[in-house]
Amino acid sequence: MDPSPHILVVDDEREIREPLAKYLARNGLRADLAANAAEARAALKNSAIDLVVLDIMMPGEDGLSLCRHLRETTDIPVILLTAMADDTDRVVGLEIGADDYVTKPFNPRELLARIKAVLRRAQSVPRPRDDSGGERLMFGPWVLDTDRQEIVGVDGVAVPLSTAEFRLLTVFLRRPRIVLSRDQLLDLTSGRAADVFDRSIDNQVSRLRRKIEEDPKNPALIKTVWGGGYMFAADVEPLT
Amino acid sequence: MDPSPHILVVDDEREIREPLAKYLARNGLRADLAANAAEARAALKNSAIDLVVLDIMMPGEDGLSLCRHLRETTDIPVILLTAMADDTDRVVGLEIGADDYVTKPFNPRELLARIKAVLRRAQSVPRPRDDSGGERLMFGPWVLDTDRQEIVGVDGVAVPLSTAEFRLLTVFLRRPRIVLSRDQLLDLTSGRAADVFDRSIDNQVSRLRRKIEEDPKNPALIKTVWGGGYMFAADVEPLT
DNA sequence: GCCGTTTGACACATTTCGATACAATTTTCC
DNA sequence: GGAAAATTGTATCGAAATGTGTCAAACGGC
Repeated sequence: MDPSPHILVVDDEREIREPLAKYLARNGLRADLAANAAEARAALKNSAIDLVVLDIMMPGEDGLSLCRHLRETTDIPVILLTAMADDTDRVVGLEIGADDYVTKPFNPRELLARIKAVLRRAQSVPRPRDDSGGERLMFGPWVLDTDRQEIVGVDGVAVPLSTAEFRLLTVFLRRPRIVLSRDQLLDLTSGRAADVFDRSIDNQVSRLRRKIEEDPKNPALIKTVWGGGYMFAADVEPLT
Repeated sequence: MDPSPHILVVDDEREIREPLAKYLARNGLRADLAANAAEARAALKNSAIDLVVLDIMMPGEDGLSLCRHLRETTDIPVILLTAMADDTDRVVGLEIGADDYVTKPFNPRELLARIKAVLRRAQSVPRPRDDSGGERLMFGPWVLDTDRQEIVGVDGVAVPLSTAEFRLLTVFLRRPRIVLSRDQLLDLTSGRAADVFDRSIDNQVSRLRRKIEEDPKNPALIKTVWGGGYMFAADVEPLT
């Protein structure tokens, strides 16, 4: 929770929207307001929203519809507000991919706790940073220069990476020591869904290994997990 | 969700515990049962649990206490069951770090949806292990290098391990001098449930013995427990 | 010691992976 | 705008890893 998280509250009733925003602000969160789905979409475009609190029942575009849209196009977590304890709504909401829901009338303290819980979970997964400044990640005998899209060895030799190689390496470096399936890798690198017989990731891994491994036949950095995927098996340290 | 996820249901009331387990099993999940916190801790040690459904109110150790313990020592997601819609309980649970909660009496379909939602989140991108850095475990005449997935003998010779061999050895080294059944081994290594006539573990043990035992015919490290399973019969020491 | 069960060892089938070649696509350069 | 080059996806083959089946040996109860 580096800079205070940015919450977007979407509800058509001002009597709910505004006191809630104030309560959140008093507790260390930034709150943006939207009275309908259109306003919400605008706010999402113009601000770096970390989480959306979304009323299901709204005039115009439905909350569920907006939630579905969010889930399809972004990773931003969503907490649904539902008017009543209606099982159907709740189940549908969860199945659509909402991260949580709260029934009205709600206890603000509980909503805050849920927001924090969801943020904690969402943050443990490092979000792609729009941080435009160049970053430098050290791993094994290399330093990845994200600005120049190349790796520099301890001896100062720079090896350029293609875009696919660069993306794949970045994905690995942000999630070291974790087994990533081909599905996940494909999703994280190109946003694509895996085809049935998709070997493109294998190929990219192979190409990347040829560039970063000392002995590509016995890889030390990118390990194969038989039947599971690949894992980056070294420490990664950001350079100031 | 390759191997069906493994859910641990912890509740002191059999009338809740067992029907729930059956319902989960009917819907493609494996369910383990525990009637109290002690049983739960045992199950967590001996099975690869993916998620815990935990009653708050239990005789003996409290559900909240167990939840806190889980959050401190593992990443296993927790869904709390609370007897009534008591705001305090819910907030405390979420603040402790539960991933969700459901109030009794609950709708099984809703609980299932929540379980799937939490699993989906937990799986979408696994969290980095906080225990970063390769670990080195010494046993018998070998040192296991978890970074390189290989064992190094006293003479400095390195023997590479396959994925399955590495996982099996790791499972043994983390539970030395304990008899592990084939079921448990299969679960802990591949998350799979044992088939009726499953000899894959026997085979893996055999292969592993050929690599680590001085005399594979008279194994000194991995002992066979007739009718019970296998046991790792040597001391294991972590190397700095 | 006899007999049913369990385990070890081996051979074999199946799945998964690495490497290479080649086609399709995008980018670069003029 | 178009050709050449680089990049990326697809197909294929062989190798490696793993699971399954079989048989003989080991084990324990009786």
